[in-house]
Amino acid sequence: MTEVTNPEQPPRTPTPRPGGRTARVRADVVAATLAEVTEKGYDGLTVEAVATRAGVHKATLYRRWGGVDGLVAEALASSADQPWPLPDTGDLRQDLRRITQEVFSVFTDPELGPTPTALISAAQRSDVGAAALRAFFAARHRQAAEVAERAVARGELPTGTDGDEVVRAATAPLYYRLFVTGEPLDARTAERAADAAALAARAGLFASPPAEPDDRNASDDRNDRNDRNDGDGDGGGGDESSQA
Amino acid sequence: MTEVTNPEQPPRTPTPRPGGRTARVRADVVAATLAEVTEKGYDGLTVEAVATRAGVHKATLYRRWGGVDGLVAEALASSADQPWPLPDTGDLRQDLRRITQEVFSVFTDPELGPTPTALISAAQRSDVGAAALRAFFAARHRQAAEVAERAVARGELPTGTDGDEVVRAATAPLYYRLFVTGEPLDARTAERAADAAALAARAGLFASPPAEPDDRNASDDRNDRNDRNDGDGDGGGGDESSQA
DNA sequence: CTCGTAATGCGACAGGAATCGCATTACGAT
DNA sequence: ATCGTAATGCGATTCCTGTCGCATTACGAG
Repeated sequence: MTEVTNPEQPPRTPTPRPGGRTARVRADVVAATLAEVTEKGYDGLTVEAVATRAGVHKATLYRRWGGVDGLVAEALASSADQPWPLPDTGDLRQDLRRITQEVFSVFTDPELGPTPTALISAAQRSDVGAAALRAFFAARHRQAAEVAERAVARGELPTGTDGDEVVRAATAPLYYRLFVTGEPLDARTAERAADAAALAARAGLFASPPAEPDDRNASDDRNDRNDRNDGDGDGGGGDESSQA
Repeated sequence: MTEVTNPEQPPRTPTPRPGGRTARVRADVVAATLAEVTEKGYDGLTVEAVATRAGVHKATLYRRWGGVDGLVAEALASSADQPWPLPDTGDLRQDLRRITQEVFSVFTDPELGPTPTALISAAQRSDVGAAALRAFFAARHRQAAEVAERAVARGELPTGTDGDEVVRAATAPLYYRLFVTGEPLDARTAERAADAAALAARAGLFASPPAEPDDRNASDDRNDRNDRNDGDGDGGGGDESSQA
């Protein structure tokens, strides 16, 4: 979709003008978008309201961002830069607890929570927003994976452990409640999730498959009622039947 | 908002008429909503399109369901009835694997997937949809929790284990990818999630707090060794922070 | 400082979504 | 079979979102 730079010939936008005004407009719009999405929620997010608040004509917003989708994506991209505090306690479980605790704190804080909550919810709606979300979480994962990598370096986790996956396992239950089921989130859940992830990581569940072409694909054996315990701790059961 | 029964006077809806036509209209509308949301996605979901497809006037839809939100909630509520196949292999890990495998299969199936995917995404947007979503997942959790309860009965899990929480732990990573980060989902992730949940459940991480006979393994090393970095607002202990 | 033009401001217009009052249908009880 | 009324059909109307053409501003090069 997005036409990007041609490595051969730098496309050279006719006369790029990243001028001061453009930058100012962008900053104002991002701030206005965040404020609006926080107040009104994503349902009440209107291009015109953002334009009015930012002191910019709505046509400009439509031209540059295409609509609400682009505004949200832009705001999300801007938010992706700010790094979270990364714990380093020397213990994986503790680090993961800090991370999940941080997620819990931010999203449940009546002051800070609504903004990222509304932002993520809004981003899920459109394609551009979804792309921005993927980039956002990819950055988060990559950043937070360091706690797992340090654990590997300490010998706390087996070599080849997928740090991103450890982080995902720890935080998924929180986001699951926040953005899927809509269930309330409590500190206990945050701890449990971290502990469970640490446990699984120590057990080697997130270690990359060395080279085990063990092909027992779990296709459809849901009828047979007992094939209990197919070899414990195999961990590498499935193949990558990656479908979009 | 909805004025409900007055305890004194039996409310007696003037003359309830759950007649044949009303039911037919409802069924048609639900079917049309599912078809529309599958084809057009949520963004392209229009009351008029649903009305046209269902052969019902749009004013009727606005009156009975209030808008797109209500349509989605209705469709979701209808979908909540159909039970998923519940495995019973005699082994918790296997059961959980079947469940996550089922989730994976349904949502990645190019035929079946789009409908529930679009439905859940759509439901996240409005309040009524969110309420329907909570009910939907509550039903799912309650149903699937049986695999954990059977594991408790078998002595495979400690008494007092929260079955819903086990199910959440197993499925959260899948929904996290599907509906939060937007990352692709593969069979391996499904297995890992199930295995990790089973591991954590066996370790007693999901046992209810009231009577915790002994949870040493879960909290023995909670004393943080050396937290450099942030000023530890939390205290790694975490146990003292009672669940809300 | 002067000039070319990208970027924005501005207002009008189109297009669809949501609402309202009234006529018509058909459910359900007598 | 008949009747009262809930439920639906129907069209007009209002409101708002998104788009377009043109005038104006101000960035950046000379």
